[in-house]
Amino acid sequence: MAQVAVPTVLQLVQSNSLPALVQVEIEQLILRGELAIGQHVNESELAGRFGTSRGPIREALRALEESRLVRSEKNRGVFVREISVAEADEIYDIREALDQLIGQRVAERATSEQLRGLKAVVAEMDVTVRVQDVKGYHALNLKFHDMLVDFAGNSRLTESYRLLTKGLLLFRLRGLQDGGGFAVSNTEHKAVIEAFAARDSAKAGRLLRQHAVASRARMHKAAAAAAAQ
Amino acid sequence: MAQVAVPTVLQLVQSNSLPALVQVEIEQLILRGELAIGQHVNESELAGRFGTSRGPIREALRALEESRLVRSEKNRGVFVREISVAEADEIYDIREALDQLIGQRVAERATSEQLRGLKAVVAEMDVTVRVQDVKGYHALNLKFHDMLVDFAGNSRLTESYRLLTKGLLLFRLRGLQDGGGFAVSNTEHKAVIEAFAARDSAKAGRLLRQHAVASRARMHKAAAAAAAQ
DNA sequence: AAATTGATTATTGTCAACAATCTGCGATCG
DNA sequence: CGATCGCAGATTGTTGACAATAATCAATTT
Repeated sequence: MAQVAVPTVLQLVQSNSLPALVQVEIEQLILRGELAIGQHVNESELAGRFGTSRGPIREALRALEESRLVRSEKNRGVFVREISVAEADEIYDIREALDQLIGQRVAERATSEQLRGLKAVVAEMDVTVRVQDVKGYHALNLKFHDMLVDFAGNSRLTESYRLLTKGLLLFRLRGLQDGGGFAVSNTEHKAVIEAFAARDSAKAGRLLRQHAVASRARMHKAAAAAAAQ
Repeated sequence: MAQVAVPTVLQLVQSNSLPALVQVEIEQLILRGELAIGQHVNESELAGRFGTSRGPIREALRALEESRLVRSEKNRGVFVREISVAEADEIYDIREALDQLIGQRVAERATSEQLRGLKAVVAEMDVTVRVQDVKGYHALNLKFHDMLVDFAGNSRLTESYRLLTKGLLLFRLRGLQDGGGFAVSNTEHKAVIEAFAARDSAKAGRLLRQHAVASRARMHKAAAAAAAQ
């Protein structure tokens, strides 16, 4: 579907160095929540877990720091970053602009096969909505937007967008986020896809930006609800 | 003017670890061109130059790799990245979107003092145009856009924008870039500032995006000229 | 003469040890 | 009784050494 050549394990260890491998591993640990938000990351422990020395771990952590997934305090170590509502808002500001760009480009460039792929994912999401599977919806939603930015055909854009998205996952209230209106969210997806099918670049851009705006509003709503109780 | 608290050297070494210091140092080396584009970066040599061991150097390089200033090949080392016209185009795609956002935000948020600062820089640039000081113009232009994104008041945006800008500096033809129309470029700056003064957010956004579009066109022109001879 | 092989050298990848710093806790003192 | 000081223990910061890999170049072979 996303037709990326998936390399074998052999190629992986041959072309990527240990720090690079460890980096994605730690990133997964953070994104899966096994390393809790704000938690102190112990170098020796990770080294033990991955069967390496601390050197590669430190290199990986430095890379993760650059991508803002962890922060580092001198002589105290690195901590999993937590982002505030304010910073999430900053990210959404950027994301809205990028989503508009993504919408335009996908409308211009996406193949009909790619559009079918998008429709399929939206259909899957419809199922999760029906059975109230929030977690499943969330995963598919991530995949949907990942495919979108991929189909926009700008690798640097993909990189920037994924970086921002990861940052958003560090938001304290993840999981709760789409608590309310994920049915309406998927409706928005369908509208965007219609614009893609019509090759209406301006409209697709407008709609995808609007979707980001709505997503931000849903985040605010969830944050307010969490702050209330 | 940019009213950032400039930390003393003492604070710097106390709060930042060696890898962090080395990182900005190497970044300067690259951005100043002392490490040529595409050149192989020798770890031992850098370690010697900075009077450290290779450990901190490697950590710094890993961070620079994450910010795409260098690329790394296993068992061959890291190289200063060079970007193609195609990738510069990708970056400009994003930059146009972000510049629009920046223009809007500055029109909404900038203080009159900040606007005066912008005008002052543009006036300085006018001088460099008169005396045909391309290098001086380039430096001031960088400063101008740096101030702009700063005044937009979104730290994450600042970060993303600077990252992209640095990437553009890796373009092969830097130096030649504004060879032709930097007089018209500064005219565009003035128009944007007028929109700021009028607090016309939409117009400021449109103009700053347009400025980025024009800048991209100038890059293409320079690239074509360089390819011709 | 061109290509291939093999040894030499330089460079990177990884590690384990040492030094510096911080943290937590108990003892001491006001 | 509260605060401060100082001492382990743990953790990070940095280093130098060793192993693995790639680049270089001369010798050999076809």
